[in-house]
Amino acid sequence: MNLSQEDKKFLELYSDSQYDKPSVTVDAVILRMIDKESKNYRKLPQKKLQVFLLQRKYPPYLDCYAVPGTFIDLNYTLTESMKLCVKNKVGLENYYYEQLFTFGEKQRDPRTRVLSVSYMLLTNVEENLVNGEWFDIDIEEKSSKNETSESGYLRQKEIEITLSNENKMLKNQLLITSEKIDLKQTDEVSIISTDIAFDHIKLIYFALQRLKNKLEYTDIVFNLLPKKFSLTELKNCYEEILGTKLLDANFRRKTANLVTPLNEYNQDKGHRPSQLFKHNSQNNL
Amino acid sequence: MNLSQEDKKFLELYSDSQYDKPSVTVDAVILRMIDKESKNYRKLPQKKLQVFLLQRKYPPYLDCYAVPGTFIDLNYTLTESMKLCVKNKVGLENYYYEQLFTFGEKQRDPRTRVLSVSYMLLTNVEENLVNGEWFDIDIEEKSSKNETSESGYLRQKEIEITLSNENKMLKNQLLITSEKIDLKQTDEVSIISTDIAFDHIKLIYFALQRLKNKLEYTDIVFNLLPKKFSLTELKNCYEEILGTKLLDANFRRKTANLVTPLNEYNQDKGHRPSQLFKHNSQNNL
DNA sequence: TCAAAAGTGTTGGACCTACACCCATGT
DNA sequence: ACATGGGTGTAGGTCCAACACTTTTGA
Repeated sequence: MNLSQEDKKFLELYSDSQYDKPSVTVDAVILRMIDKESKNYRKLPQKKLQVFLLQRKYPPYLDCYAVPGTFIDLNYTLTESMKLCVKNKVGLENYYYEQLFTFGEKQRDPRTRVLSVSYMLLTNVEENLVNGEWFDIDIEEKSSKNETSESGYLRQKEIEITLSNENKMLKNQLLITSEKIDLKQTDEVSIISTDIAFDHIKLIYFALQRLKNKLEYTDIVFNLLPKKFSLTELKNCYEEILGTKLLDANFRRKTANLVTPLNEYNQDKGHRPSQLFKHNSQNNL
Repeated sequence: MNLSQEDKKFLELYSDSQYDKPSVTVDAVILRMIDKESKNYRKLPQKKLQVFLLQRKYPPYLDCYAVPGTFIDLNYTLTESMKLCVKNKVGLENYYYEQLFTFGEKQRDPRTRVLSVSYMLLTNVEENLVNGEWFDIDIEEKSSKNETSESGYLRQKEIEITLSNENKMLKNQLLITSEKIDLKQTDEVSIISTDIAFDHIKLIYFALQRLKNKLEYTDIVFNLLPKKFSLTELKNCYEEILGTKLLDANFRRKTANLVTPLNEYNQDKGHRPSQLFKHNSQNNL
């Protein structure tokens, strides 16, 4: 749609300096799936989901861990800002990404009013990130209640997300509320306690939920795997993300059309060698 | 996480005035499902999806149609800003809503750098909106191409979204690109031409896609229906949103556990009276 | 020999598709 | 009578959970 003459005249005189504006950051929740080696020569390594955190060098939350992020530069789009940020701050250039959610609570940053446009990034173990640390992610449901009435329901649960590595153990408690009265649906995630900066544990929780949901109906999982993988590896990824066990025979049938078999085998493992597969990008998802 | 002493000292001296900030709007894509009366006494009214647009009173895009939106007030959260905006501008207070996407292209607003945090709102025909007009939504696929290669695919289609009512007919053409090379997935929606302000046709497109996707795995459709409805009405809603025809017998079985039958019937219609149902909010979705 | 993983086969049930068929109504 | 929508029944197929079973390997 072209601008009118009137519009052009208006724009020459326009100034936005009279308006209050919020600060805006882009923040990247970077996830990967790592192999936890086992001492038993027979056992396969366990898959573990990890998130990359940086220790803050400046106040607020000095020395605390946070997901990589930056105030946006007005010369770049949101996506460009995010990409530049992860390239410059952590040296990451190869990844899958999608926009997650925009957080705009009033007190989420103690400095001033800051909106956060958050992204989920998935990368694989071959990428080498700098300036920060990977943390294992463990989720535990601490309590839940579920009330159903004529007109709807109220579901609440408390979960604990533990982020840990050799040096650190960061505990975070969230309260998840989902209420429906007639058709009015209210979903809320609130922080009970957190060991990381700002509301970043919320961003991480949103990313985990998004990943979980998209597992079912997209190819997204292959962004977390190496190019070649066995079906058990693939299954272990699903299980780690979903938090449930799957039946092997059924899993193989269900994922058959997502992968292409290779003429290569994983050997030297103390058990029958496994055929390797690659992602079949011409599937029907 | 509590702030440290160091943080507190830092915050006392903090000023953000040195940083460039974008302007931020919240924008609401308001949808409803209306009955298009038929002259044939036998025929049921057809369901039609509509979007609510306002004619702009100020430049830029003076007199053009746009979705309701406002620059955010730093005293409110994003959600609060959106709610206030639709209450004050169009008098709407009862609706389902969810955040859609945050748009941050550099030239999306000719005035200055403006981010748009967009929301999808669903309401029903009983709500009376002011200051704007409802437009029927029609989507037509103009062309599509689909290339598949070893490493992925390139899918492109051109669609035309026509927004119309008794007085106006607004045509909008979009190019939808979805490309996958190895695992790098790129999805893009770009405007070929539009008869409405800014990139608002993109927001509308995003809302339509979200609605379509959520039909399958949520209760979302009931937000567009009156409290009491017949199963054919429900089916027509699905068909209008999905753009496909469904088989009656199968539809009834599939939706059986989403609804509760009432002891009421639609009559005077030139055919067998239909039983009315209400949404069953204790279903398993 | 054995533990672990790799991989195949089968069975019963749930659900889904497509279609045929009957019912009720106002003009 | 008839067009229209309301509603049920069913045959065939697909998909899926659950479980049993065989194969292959390194130590």
